[in-house]
Amino acid sequence: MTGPITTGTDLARLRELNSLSVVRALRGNPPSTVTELASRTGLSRPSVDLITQILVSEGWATVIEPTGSSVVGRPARRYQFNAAAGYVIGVDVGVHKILGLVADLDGTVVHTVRRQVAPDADPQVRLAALDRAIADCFTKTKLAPDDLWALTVGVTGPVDATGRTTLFTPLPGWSAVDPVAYLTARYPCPVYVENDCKLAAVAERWHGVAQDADDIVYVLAGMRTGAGLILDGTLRRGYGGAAGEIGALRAVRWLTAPSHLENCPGAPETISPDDKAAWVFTTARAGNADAQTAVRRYVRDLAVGAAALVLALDPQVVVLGGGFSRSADLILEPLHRELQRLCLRVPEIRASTLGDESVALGALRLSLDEADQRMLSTGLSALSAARRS
Amino acid sequence: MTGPITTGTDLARLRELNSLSVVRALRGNPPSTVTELASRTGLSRPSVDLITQILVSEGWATVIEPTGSSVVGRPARRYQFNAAAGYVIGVDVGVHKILGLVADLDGTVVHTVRRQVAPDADPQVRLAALDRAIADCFTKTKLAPDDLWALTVGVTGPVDATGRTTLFTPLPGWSAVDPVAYLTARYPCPVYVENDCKLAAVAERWHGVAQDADDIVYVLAGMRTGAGLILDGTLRRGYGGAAGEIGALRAVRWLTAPSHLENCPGAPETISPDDKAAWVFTTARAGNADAQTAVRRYVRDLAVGAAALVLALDPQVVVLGGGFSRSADLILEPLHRELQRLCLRVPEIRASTLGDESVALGALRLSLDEADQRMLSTGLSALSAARRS
DNA sequence: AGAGTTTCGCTACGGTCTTGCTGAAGTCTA
DNA sequence: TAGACTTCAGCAAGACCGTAGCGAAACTCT
Repeated sequence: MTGPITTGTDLARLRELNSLSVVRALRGNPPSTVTELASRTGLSRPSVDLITQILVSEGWATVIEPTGSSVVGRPARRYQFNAAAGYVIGVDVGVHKILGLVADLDGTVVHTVRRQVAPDADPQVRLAALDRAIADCFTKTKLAPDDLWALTVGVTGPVDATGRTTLFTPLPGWSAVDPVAYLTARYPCPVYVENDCKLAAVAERWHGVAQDADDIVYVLAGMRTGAGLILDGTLRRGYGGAAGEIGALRAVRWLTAPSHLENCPGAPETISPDDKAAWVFTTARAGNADAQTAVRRYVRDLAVGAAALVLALDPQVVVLGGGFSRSADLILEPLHRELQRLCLRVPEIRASTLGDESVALGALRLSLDEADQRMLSTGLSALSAARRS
Repeated sequence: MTGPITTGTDLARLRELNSLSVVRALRGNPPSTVTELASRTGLSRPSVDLITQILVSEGWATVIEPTGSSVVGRPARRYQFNAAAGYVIGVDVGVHKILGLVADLDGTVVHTVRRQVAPDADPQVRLAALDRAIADCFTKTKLAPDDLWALTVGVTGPVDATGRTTLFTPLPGWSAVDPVAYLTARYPCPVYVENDCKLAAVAERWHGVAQDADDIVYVLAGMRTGAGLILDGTLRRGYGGAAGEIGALRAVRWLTAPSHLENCPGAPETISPDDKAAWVFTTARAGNADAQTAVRRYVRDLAVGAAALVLALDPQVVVLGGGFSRSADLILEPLHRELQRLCLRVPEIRASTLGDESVALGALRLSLDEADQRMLSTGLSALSAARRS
């Protein structure tokens, strides 16, 4: 109650806020004239003019001198956000694969790395593969170490505040490693480690099927089952980073739900357990009764946990993601029926369309958020630098 | 992406922000000198001086001229937030009672009304009783209608955005009434209706046992069982206002959990069902095996829903409220054991100490939040008024 | 080539915050 | 009791920011 109040706003901070406002008006838009920016930000033209000049001199924006344009009147100089001022990386460290994405500050992906990893690989082997994937990102895009502004890695299992997965993880031996420490020693930028379901949820809100929603329950349906929560537009981690782990409750049959698919009678013994689910779905689609029963039982078990999350949070949208979301045509409708039976108010249910890149995309988004933070703080230095000149 | 950006900050808004900052530095603190306010807000003394003068001229603050002080140096004039500039009301409309609280803008309760209502009362009777309770608040405190800045009412059952409880409520006939429309027609101030568990959760964070926590699961344990969620310091309503209604899931035995206490063998038939729980708790405390079994079974059922919420949200604290929280000595320890069995990470569990005023207190807090909003918007008019003089 | 239109660059003006200084009102000490 | 010391109140100057408005420049259309 008696603590200091940080809202002490002076003129420098006002300038900072307005600079940020201009940057936001630049980003994600085509090259803009000063007048356009002024109307978008609500600021006056001279203010925007001054700010853009500072932004250009600091390397945040580039000028596009007018070419022969088609409109009447003097053609306006156009400014563009300099997305190449920095780059970010998002990596998905899965059981079978490592997928890395490099993007510029606009979020445009400029490089993709995909590597296979043995499911039973040692943590050291997996870390080394991760390291090589990141190194590949650097060499292929000709990045200097200082060009990387943030690095986010997605792993399976609840991640605590320090980036470790001490409670539980299906990655063998991973609970003993400290990936944040490993990576911060190698790369001179902020490093984050986050749970894969949470990242996939972030991706769905960024570029997926839930861009319009602020309250989202993301359900990862695959050989593992998990959940990620977005409430009020921001990712919920929970006090210990274990939010969404409803599957740990025995009454919720998420741990054993995929076994209905794996143990479906009639499946050929020759195919691997991982491919068995795909076989069940295609066979069920063809009309096989055993396969349809297996799917029904799977959805019934999946729905219990989903219903618990829906009742607890009352989201706007439930997003079905993970490997099984490719068979959403078989899952969505019975899942909706089950939720109608179990819940008070049934939210919209949508199937993910991001495929297996969702976790890496979410990691990218988190890295971009970190980059935004950095832009905000260095925007202040840009101000004071301009003041001296 | 191309929408207008609202962060266009000009000098008037800066002044507004700083005025608000000074108001916040005044509120909840003892009468303060200008120097103290300057250090608290981070602004300079002349700025604070100017703003306080405006605040005093607008009636937001009062001056305390220095009396003979004990410190060295010239004694400072002190400013105090004028909490009597407005009042707010919070009401708990329960099954058995209606409890109303009146408070000034500092949140200091100046009047309390308590009325009994028959559990089976018609909605019209209940509304009329609510109306009389509010009228009593006005007459006893000699308030003018314009002195009331906000009115919040807590009811049982999930409340939608319009303040109605169409999904479900134990108040007979209440799902058909529109309390917001009823009250806005009578009182010239914003009116809010909110779920009782959510309000109780807010109260625990405001004046209760969870003041230090930002992520709270509040469990109402009484003849009814419910939950309220606070995440990141703000109340979670859910997209349709039905967040926390985990009790609707049949696998969670919250609906039937209290029956273990009601149907405890050995209880005298003469006492009412409502008092039976109290009898069971006292008897269990005395060592009766049947009563202890009933309590154990009750806690086991209570824990399933609590575990679902804990696993879903990973809160910092679980607060046990409701009528049964008076018997927390019997509940807390077995509840902790059960959660340890069911959850990945067990949060702290604390028992509420607010008694049966928690819902009304939470309603008061929501009214105060609305009052803060109004202060922010009228603070702008105070600025422009001062500019003209 | 001239008129019309739109943008750019520049200057003046009003508002806000900070810094620095002077006088005022107390307390402490000799 | 008088002087020194401390702290507060008020004023003035300076710096900074955003807004308003004007003339000049550049391009298109007739």
